[in-house]
Amino acid sequence: MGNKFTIEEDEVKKWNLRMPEEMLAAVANRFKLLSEPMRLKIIRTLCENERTVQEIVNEISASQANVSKHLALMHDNGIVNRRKEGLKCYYSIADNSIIFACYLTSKSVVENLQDRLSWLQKVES
Amino acid sequence: MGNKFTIEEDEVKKWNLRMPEEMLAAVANRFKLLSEPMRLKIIRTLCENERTVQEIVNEISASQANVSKHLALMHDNGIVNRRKEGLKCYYSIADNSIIFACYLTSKSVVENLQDRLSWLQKVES
DNA sequence: GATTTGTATGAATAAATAACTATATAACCA
DNA sequence: TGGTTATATAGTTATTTATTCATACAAATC
Repeated sequence: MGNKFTIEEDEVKKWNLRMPEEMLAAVANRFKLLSEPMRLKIIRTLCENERTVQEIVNEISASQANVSKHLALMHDNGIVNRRKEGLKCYYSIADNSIIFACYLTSKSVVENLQDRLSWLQKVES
Repeated sequence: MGNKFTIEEDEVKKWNLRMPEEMLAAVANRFKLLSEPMRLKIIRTLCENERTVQEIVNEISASQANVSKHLALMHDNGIVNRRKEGLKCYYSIADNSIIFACYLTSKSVVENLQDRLSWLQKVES
């Protein structure tokens, strides 16, 4: 961590478009990895620090097999790192931009929910 | 558009955690919406400007029914706006943070791919 | 070598959903 | 009214995948 991200409009517009088809699929795939609550839970624990599989299992109360599979998937796709030490296996976030994307999206979703809520309240009163 | 986004570490760490369960599901759901190449294609066209359904259909060469369903889904989830004008229906991006998230993620994915590629080239040579 | 501990993996099941075809709705026009 | 155009929606199918249970593997300890 330790960075500060600044996103400028110009850069965003450059993304904007004309990314080849395969790239789009890769981006979609990255989003898919972030689209499971269980995986977000895991990522959340890893944000704080690296963790062993068991530590994660304990923290989020899921089955070991399930956590292990999610971690394997995320590792295969380069969003977590793996470090073995004896029997234990430590996982960590591979890329800060993942956390930034989560933050950005969370914020947007929360704001969206708040808007809808206040709209509802207006309508009801 | 017109903004510049700066993400600071402190804020990110605040996200980091202790978001209630339902929120996590909402965030996951937002990511799920972004996890289909077809929807990213649609979003890409909308980045430039608002578009009618037909315009999108023509631009990305998909069926009208399919595009319409994706748009309906995105509208229901508040990531695109809808504006009716006679027969035509104009859609647009509802929230800039969506574009920022796409940009951030694309960049990260591309860099990841580049890393893997250069690693492969090193190994092969 | 045998056992224990931490992690990974295979098979099976259930649920979600993208895309298609066909049809419906709804606004405009003759 | 009837026809045309733009968009939406059912119903269906095929695919994907999260989860569970059981088991395998691998490293440490006895």
